Amino acid sequence: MSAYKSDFLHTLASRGFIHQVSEPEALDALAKKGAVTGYIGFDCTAASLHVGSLLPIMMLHWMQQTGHKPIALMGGGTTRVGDPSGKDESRRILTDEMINENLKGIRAIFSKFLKFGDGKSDAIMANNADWLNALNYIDFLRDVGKHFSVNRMLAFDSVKMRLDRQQELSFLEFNYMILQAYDFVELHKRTGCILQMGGSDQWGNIINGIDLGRRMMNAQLFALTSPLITTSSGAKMGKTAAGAVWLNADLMSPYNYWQYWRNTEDGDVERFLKLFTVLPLDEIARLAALKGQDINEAKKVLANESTALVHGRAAADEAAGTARKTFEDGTFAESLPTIEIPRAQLDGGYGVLTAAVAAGFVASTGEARRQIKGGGLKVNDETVSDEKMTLTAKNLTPEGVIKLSLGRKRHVLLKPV
RNA sequence: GGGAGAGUGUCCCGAGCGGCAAAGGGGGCGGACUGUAAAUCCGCUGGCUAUGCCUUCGUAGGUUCGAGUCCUACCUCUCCCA
Repeated sequence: MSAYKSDFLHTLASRGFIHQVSEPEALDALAKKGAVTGYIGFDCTAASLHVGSLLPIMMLHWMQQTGHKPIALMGGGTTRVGDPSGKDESRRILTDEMINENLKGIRAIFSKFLKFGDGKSDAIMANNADWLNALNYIDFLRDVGKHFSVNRMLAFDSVKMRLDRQQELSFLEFNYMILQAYDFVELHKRTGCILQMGGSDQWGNIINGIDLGRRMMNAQLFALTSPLITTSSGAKMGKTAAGAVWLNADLMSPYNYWQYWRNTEDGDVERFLKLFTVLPLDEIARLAALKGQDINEAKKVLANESTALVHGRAAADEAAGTARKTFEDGTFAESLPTIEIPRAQLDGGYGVLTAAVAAGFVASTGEARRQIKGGGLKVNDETVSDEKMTLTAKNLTPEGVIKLSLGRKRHVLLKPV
């Protein structure tokens, strides 16, 4: 399937991770000969990573699995500047406190995919704030800035797009690519890292780093980018009604995470199995051969495996069990997401509208009214027809809870306390 | 510095003779059909203690019974001239 001779590139290629590689033969030969050190940079713009970041994390994972040394670079310094690539508008500038807060949340994820330590192919976690924050402006201009041609920078897509559309590009953002290039060279100096990976939108930035490495140190560096992943119906990955699909359990429960993958479109199942699980390819081929209704089995495997990677096997099994009871057996699953309500509220009659808002189904009681009108809200699996309906102790199931549902997929248990 | 134009429902794009909670899309949510899929069809898509009340069209004033719409100033962006 792929012409690569090294385990590393062969694995990435056959699982669909590769969009572009600079000098593929040379990199392949190096990876065949010995351990290669490579890195990917991660933004600290949010408190958690979301599924969009899963792809680069998996690349680091495979890198380690095939005997190489991955570096997860936290953009503690570059996030202070903001990457203009692919953005129409300037990013909001984050405060340093926010960045550090975000960093904490993000770090936790990596240990689930990578083994960190001091061993030969143990992963390293770095933070570019360590070297960027200490830079001296004039020194930096003389040492690094002299290697950059503004004429050429203006030709880069990320810059050109802004200029063509007459959109503002601040000098701050204009410098982002220089800093990212410098990161690459700095990591090369510190760790012997020769490869930078990233999404396809990072190609230009990575190439800049390669050029800088050659000019400053006569080093041969490499770039590898992954394709932009969209669903087969064209939507960007990782968005749901509730917003982004977060990897941290406190922002998105394992159950909801499992559901996200369970609802994958048919056409995406094989691709996602390759990218987001570590199942062997022949097993994936078997699952991908399933047609029609049987493909649901493949979707469950996808949900199980990808949830197990992020939240652990136990959480994945529990989510699968909850889903099976709720959707297939039509029975009661006490493990559904639970919202606690004061018992006094229930005694006095708890309005369904308020309950729907409390459950997080809708943003306002007005919206709850509309959903009831459209037949979308259910109490204990019975469609609510009267928006004035109140929930009382009579609505409690034998298990002592009230099941509230919006649509066929969203279920919450209300539990009096 | 001079001249011309634009900013609309807090997701986006976009109509809007002085009576407007404001056309139409996209997206999203719900319903039907299915397989917890896609496609398709239908409904909904400012808030509330709701036959009424409150807040929305760049910002602040003004004219008017009544302003998204007219006038004035300001802010931001775009185009043309210097």
